[in-house]
Amino acid sequence: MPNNQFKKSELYSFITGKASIAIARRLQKNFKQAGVEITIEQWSVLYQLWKEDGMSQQQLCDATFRDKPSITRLLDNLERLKLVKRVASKDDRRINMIYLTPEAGELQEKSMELANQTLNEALQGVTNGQVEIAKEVLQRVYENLK
Amino acid sequence: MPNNQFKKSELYSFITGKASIAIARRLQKNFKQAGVEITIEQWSVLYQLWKEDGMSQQQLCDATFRDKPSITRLLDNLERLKLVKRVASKDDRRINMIYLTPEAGELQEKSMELANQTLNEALQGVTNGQVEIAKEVLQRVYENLK
DNA sequence: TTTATGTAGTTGCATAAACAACTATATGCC
DNA sequence: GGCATATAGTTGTTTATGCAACTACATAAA
Repeated sequence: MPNNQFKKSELYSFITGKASIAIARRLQKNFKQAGVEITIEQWSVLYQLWKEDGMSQQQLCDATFRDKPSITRLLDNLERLKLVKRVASKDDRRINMIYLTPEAGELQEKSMELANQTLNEALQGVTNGQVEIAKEVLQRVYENLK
Repeated sequence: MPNNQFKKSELYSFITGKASIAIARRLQKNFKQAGVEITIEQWSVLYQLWKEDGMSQQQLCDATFRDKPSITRLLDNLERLKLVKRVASKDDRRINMIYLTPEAGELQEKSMELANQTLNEALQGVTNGQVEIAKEVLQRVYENLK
């Protein structure tokens, strides 16, 4: 029997990622309550651009673990919200460089604070040591499957 | 500073649930390769009904951590695929009891095997002890936020 | 220079999720 | 019984995902 064979009763929660879904919903709710009017998917793109402005769409695909059509459409929506701008690269005309607008900058501090707060809500009663191991496991799972 | 304050660099992966997404995609891919022609969301409903046939839609909502419209539409699709049937309850006419069809039964063994296989792929190189702790953390997160 | 091949991004289509508003039925209280 | 309230399920609308097919541009080899 393989090392990590799951008992049936334990399988469902792991596969469906209930914890991640719960975190996502809570973050969205916290955004809404605080008047941050973006989706968490849009936020995940902004988050990458706050780390490094001017990424290409393909770089955003890799960074956010989304496919190209998903990024195309998230950027369509973010452009309509005037939070990012597509700028055609001069070096390589296939590439769009994505830049944050000043309006996006106004969202950074508040949304990052809400994200941290949400994680603290999520991790009430969990020790730092447990969190470290959980992160290692999830990272390993991601590496195994990506 | 709160006990589990996240460093920024660690925040993203946890919030976006990259590991869960990776598992979901791999399971869907494994289904497809094996000729199991359902979505993982549909599978998650069948999974609950294999544990207990004849649940109400509300019970399926609770069991799968989805809202009512999501279950309504998943069941619409599952009915079109002839995998489940809605049966109005005689006791309470608001309630639909959901029953598996024989066609659904044919999917059970194969799909459960693929789910277990997928988890084993995901957890390569992770010890049982680490998995136990990760499960505890994720369960706690779920309990904190649900 | 032409041709083949690869890469970046978009579009079409089907499925699913989140939220609000809605219908129908049940329950509890006067 | 009649009314208020709660519960079960559906529908509409917007956003996002997954996959395949497509266009445009770049690169490298003949």
